[in-house]
Amino acid sequence: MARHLITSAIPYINGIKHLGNLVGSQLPADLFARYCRARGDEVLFLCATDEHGTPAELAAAKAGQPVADYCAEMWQVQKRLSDGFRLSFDHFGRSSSPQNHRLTQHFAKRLYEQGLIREVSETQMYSPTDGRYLPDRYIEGTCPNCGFDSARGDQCDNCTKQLDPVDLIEPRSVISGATDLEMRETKHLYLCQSQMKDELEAWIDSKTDWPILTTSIAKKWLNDGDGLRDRGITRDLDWGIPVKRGDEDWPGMEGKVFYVWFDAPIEYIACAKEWVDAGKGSDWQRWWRTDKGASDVTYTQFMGKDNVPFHALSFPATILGSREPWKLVDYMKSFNYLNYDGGQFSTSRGRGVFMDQALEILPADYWRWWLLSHAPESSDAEFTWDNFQASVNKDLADVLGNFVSRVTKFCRSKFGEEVPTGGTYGAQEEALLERLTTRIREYEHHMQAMEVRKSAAALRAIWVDGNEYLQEAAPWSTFKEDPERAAMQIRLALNLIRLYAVLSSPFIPDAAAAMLAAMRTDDTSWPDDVPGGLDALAPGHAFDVPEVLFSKITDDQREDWQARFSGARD
RNA sequence: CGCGGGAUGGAGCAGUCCGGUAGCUCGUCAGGCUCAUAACCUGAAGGUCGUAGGUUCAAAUCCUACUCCCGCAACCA
Repeated sequence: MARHLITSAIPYINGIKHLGNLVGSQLPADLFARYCRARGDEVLFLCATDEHGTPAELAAAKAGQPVADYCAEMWQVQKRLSDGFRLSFDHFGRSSSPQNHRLTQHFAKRLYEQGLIREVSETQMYSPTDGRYLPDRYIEGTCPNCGFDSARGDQCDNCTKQLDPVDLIEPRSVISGATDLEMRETKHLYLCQSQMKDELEAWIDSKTDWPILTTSIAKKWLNDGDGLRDRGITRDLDWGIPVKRGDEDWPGMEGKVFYVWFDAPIEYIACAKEWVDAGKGSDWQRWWRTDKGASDVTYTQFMGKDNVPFHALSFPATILGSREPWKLVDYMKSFNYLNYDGGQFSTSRGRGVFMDQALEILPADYWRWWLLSHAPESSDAEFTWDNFQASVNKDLADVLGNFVSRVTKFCRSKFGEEVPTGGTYGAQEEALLERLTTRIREYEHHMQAMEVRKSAAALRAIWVDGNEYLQEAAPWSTFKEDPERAAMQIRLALNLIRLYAVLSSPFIPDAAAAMLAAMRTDDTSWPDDVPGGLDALAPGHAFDVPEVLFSKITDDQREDWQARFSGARD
């Protein structure tokens, strides 16, 4: 039995995520996890919230809450929404967990002992009014180059020139507007990634089967300019993991915390320990330590393209640099961006559909199907209401939902609500079995390769086969001269419903469950043998005619939603 | 010359690595069926593959130059 460790990029704690965030990592990761489980593999699927950093502190301040309370509350919100979208995490952790504190401090100690951490003294902007150091993008001022008055500390948005906050004319705090900024000398720790460049490059080069999007971004960072640069891994903030070497204090680092991008990926590991501590599992090292049983684990990460550098370089540098036998990622699946109706999703302007709103207007399966069947794999993709309405109505309602409806209703009217008896397969049925076998193998192939769109297309083709078969077999005609034959045909069709439920469950778990419930079966066995898989419902087995599986999106609804989600969040 | 991705019938995509009569879904048009959520099935029309050159018997697919769109550009997450 294969063992799969699967992680989705961990969403930032600050606010509710939009559909673009969802389709970029969590949703495809869930698809893959569900598929692996359905095939009988052993799966550990982990996700968490990424809770540290300046934006969390600011959001908490805005909400008038202590940052710890704010994060705890937002974790609940995100947990509820991920449940709503049926994301089947084995554990949904928090990067602020005690487990992650300990592990992050452990890695820091190991890296220090390996000579991979150095101290750097630098000057940073401090705002006495705000009582904090200000990262580059929280400082604005007049650009010394072009005179633009809202240049950010790191770059001028007007002339695109790279800047140093020190050079800004009349710098001010973005947070408070305070202008009494001062330069302060402060010490920070840097991870010496540059020392590991060759090792990382060799590792990346060995990954010939990774998506081009992933490797090209990684190689760019390895070779751009002077090559891979060392990276600051500490910050002058209150909220975060205190800088320590294991349990020991770190002289000179008092009051500082680790940078979020240092501790966030480590949460992938800590989350497994949280999973055990929560009583859901018994041995987390079996998934993460190659010396403790993880050598047969296949580890797959899912993320948006903006996360690739951290997953392909920084995190592996942390793991490799520890010189401990931690499991490295085997396959990295990255996604482009999903745009919204001619522009970008915008959290700040409330443009686009957010996870909570999506669930208010339609069941999760509608979103899951559209998002996955249009996943931005080869390039950026775009959500439009026209496309959404057309795809969902056609694929889910007309092709799949209607198939279930016509089969069950026909059977009820001619044979009653149980699987009819009699008849044997003829040439049409043999041909169908052959076609289905080919298509199901193709579907499995795409799923295994994590080709999300192609998997969706293959699944849809399997649904269409059912309608084609019915048209050809025409049980409504057969019934008149040869009822036994019609019985066989409709028995096969009822079994197709169960088969479709099993095959479709990774994409549309709720509808799949409804289909199985209607067939009154909990037989979810995967059709390794297709003919056998179509014998699961025996003659005489009772079933129910289900409610409409997917009701269609009307033009009125579409127009209404189009207007509602075009701007300011309601 | 900062880096990467994309450009294929009305829309969304596959095919490009390993050149050989351009494929899928939707939409449109026509036909069929009547079991079904005015659903389903069949067929047809519609593209010469961003632009300009080149290599080749043959290019969407290889090479060169250019154009447009998107993202990234590290102490933001």
